[in-house]
Amino acid sequence: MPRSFLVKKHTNSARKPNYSELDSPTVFLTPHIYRGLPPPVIPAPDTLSPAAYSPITVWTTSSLPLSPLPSDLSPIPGYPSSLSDSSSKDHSGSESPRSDEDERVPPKLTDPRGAEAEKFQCGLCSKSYSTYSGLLKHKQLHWDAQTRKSFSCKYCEKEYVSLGALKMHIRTHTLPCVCKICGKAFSRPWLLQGHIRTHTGEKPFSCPHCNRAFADRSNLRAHLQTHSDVKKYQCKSCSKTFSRMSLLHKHEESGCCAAQ
DNA sequence: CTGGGGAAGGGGCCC
DNA sequence: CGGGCCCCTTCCCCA
Repeated sequence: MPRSFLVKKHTNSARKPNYSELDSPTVFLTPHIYRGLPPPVIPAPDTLSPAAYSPITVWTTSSLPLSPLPSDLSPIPGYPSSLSDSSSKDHSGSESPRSDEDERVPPKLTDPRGAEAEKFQCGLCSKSYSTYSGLLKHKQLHWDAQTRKSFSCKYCEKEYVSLGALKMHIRTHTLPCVCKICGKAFSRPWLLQGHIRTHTGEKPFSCPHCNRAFADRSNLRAHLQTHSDVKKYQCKSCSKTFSRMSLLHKHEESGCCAAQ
């Protein structure tokens, strides 16, 4: 259940996807690496214009604000890489035992084992350095690397690079947001909000094409695909297109044509 | 069986 | 740092 693919949108512009680049009504093949993010093909980006989108505020609970849909909407051409914590990219190559440091190395920092040793080797990765200070610097990198990912969840095996991310994750275990109506618990307030709509029946997101309303923005987005002539998700093998990735997956798993 | 809707989970980004 | 929101994804169920 790897929601491993949480993409980022690039954006400086008010977090809105750049649809202007999506004018070509072409269907793209969806390489595996793009799994969840097939190239953008949604036509008429204006389908979700605020005007077409009618908030039917019916909150029974205090006030559960719902921001209007963005005026443009489309698949995001952003891809992974985000998962790999931007960790050490510079560490490996940092072994430049430059000698300009040699002279600054105090005698007692030179090889602890004796003067005959010409190299200083890291016990962790076996990299060698000509100076002890170089080795120390290198070892610091190991420390950095270790401490950087030291935020681990006590409920599961997950680790995070920041405390904030960890706390967010921990909520998925503690589920602090409880529905007063049915008692169901959620990790985040907005998840609870969405859930409450299932009780209130509120559907603030309406389709500009058929006026069908949805309680969830993402569901509207998926629904819009059904109006589209060009489906976003295409089978690599038979080129058949689907409105949802899950349908494509089903298709592929069911054997499709050849490959797979 | 397929397509679509409903509901929910979760990481990332912005404020 | 935390809250709010964004977006994507997945699972389940039904027509």
